[in-house]
Amino acid sequence: MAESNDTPSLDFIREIVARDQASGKHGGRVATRFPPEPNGYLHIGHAKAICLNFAIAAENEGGTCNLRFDDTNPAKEEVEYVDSIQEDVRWLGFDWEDRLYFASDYFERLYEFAEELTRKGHAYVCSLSAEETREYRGTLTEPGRNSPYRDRSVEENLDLFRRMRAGEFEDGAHVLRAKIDMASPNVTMRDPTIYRIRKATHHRTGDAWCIYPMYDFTHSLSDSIEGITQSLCTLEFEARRPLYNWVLEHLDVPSHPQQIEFARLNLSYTVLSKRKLLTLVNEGRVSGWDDPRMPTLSGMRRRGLTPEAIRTFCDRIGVAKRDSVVSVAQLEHAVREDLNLRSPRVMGVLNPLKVVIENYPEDQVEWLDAVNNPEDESAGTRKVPFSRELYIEQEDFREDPPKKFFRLTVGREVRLRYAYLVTCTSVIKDDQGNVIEIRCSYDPETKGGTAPDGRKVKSTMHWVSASHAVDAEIRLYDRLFNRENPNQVDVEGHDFHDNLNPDSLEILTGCKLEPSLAESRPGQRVQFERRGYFCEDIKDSKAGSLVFNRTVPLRDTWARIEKAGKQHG
RNA sequence: UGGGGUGUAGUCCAAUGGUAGGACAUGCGGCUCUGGACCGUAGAAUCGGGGUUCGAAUCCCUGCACCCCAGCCA
Repeated sequence: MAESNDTPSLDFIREIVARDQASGKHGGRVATRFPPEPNGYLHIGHAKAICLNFAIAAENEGGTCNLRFDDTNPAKEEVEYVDSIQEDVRWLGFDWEDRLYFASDYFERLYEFAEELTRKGHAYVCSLSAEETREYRGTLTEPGRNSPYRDRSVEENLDLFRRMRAGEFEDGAHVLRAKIDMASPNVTMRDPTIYRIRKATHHRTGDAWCIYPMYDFTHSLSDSIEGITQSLCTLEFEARRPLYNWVLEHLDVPSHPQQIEFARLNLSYTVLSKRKLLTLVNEGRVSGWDDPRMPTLSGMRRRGLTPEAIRTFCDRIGVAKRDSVVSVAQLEHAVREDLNLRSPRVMGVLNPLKVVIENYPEDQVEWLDAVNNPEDESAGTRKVPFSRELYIEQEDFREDPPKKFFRLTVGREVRLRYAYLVTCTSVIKDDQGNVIEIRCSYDPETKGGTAPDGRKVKSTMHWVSASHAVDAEIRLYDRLFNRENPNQVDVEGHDFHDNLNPDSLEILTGCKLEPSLAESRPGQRVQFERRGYFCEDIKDSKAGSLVFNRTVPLRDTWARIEKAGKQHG
């Protein structure tokens, strides 16, 4: 897959893989996996893990990457999520071929492993309540105490465990625990629970089971069963690596993968936690998991980001072990870079201001040539209609132009893109003094946009012929949170909700688009010249009532100048 | 005060004892029928203190800061 020429050096994980390949540690194989829990939608943080795992497999001869659902908690998992996850991974551009796995497919084998562990005296059934278990576990600084059930005989453990499986006990009555060390300074090694009773219907196995294996037990064995060579996960699992290895060392397993941890992605001005994203969805702060403001892959897809841009972004941010927060500007850059090369240009006026070209014949219409993509000659040209009444952008006219404002003002000549040089002659205002229409004259000698006498204008503006315009709704998105780190709060009792940006969505109606957009279809990406990249909404847009989402605005030098001017007086 | 990790420009990532480099962001300039794109250019960093070495971001000692772990979640 996408090799990064930007970073010729290997990240620490690829270095390990290369070393293992050189030493033949895993018999020359490279097998990775992406192991999501189907309890939420995938987000950009998952994209980092997906790109990493699939890319490492692809970079190595014969390498494979599995998609495995870690579905061991029926209470939180749903088929809606397993479907969306597959759709998102595919959309991102990766193919797990026939290697779609579910931890739940291993339940029988996992159960047998658990019996094996019990038979070997490495696991026991503990009948402490959850609260008692916590008390016995000790604290970070004090060792735990052995459970009074720790020394049950193998026979009793086996009998109890089988009866747990048979459904003889209620939730919480017993658990199966690994017998390790209650005094370990690493609390995860203090006889961790590996099976619990949960009389719940599982989205795949239904009611076949009432006991479910815990993460550490399931994950290590699933990796082993699948012959994974490097098991990549995020930093918070680092302290569990001894347990991962312990499980594999105490059982007769097919292989012993190496767990390697890397830093999860954090992105500025958003949250990447399924739990937090779920609350935004459930509380109606956003329209759903695929709200274009969400950092989910489905949200980004709907907003118009491309999988290529996301992959490029993931390549560029690299992989390391230190906690970091990547600037969202980095993502936006990758998106603009990709969209710049591929998006057809089109003219659309977001906030229309009526213009009448007074010396242009009443009923005349000229169809002018417009370039579809200056970055791609093969994209060709199209015709746009020009007529006496037009719309331009409100912000492109100023009655009292500030310094460095090059656009239209009374008495100034500018170019209407692909059309003519026009000069503003007067303005019409309403009772409140707002400019509601401007009057211009055009120079018929400048058709196409160039003056025969060679005179220059400082500005070129986009426009749309009023009588030909197609109406549309345009949704402008801004950052979801107004703090770089939404989890940072100054006020006692506040949380990330209090950092939500109330202006993250602005809906514009009555926008005027050039008539070629009537042919647009949901999902179509375009650049509205001088405004940004937009994507026709895949849910709400219909022929006749178009809806476009702004993916990302164009870099706006003027906005920057103006802002700087205001700051410095 | 237990254990495990991590400290390099504003941000992300390199440099594996030998000129601290790239990308994003920012400033300036050029070009332009998008104030876009593109081109050029500038400023900007090794957590602190010791030590080893001809030479330290890298090795050693010490201190500091930050992150993770006490679910019958993953």
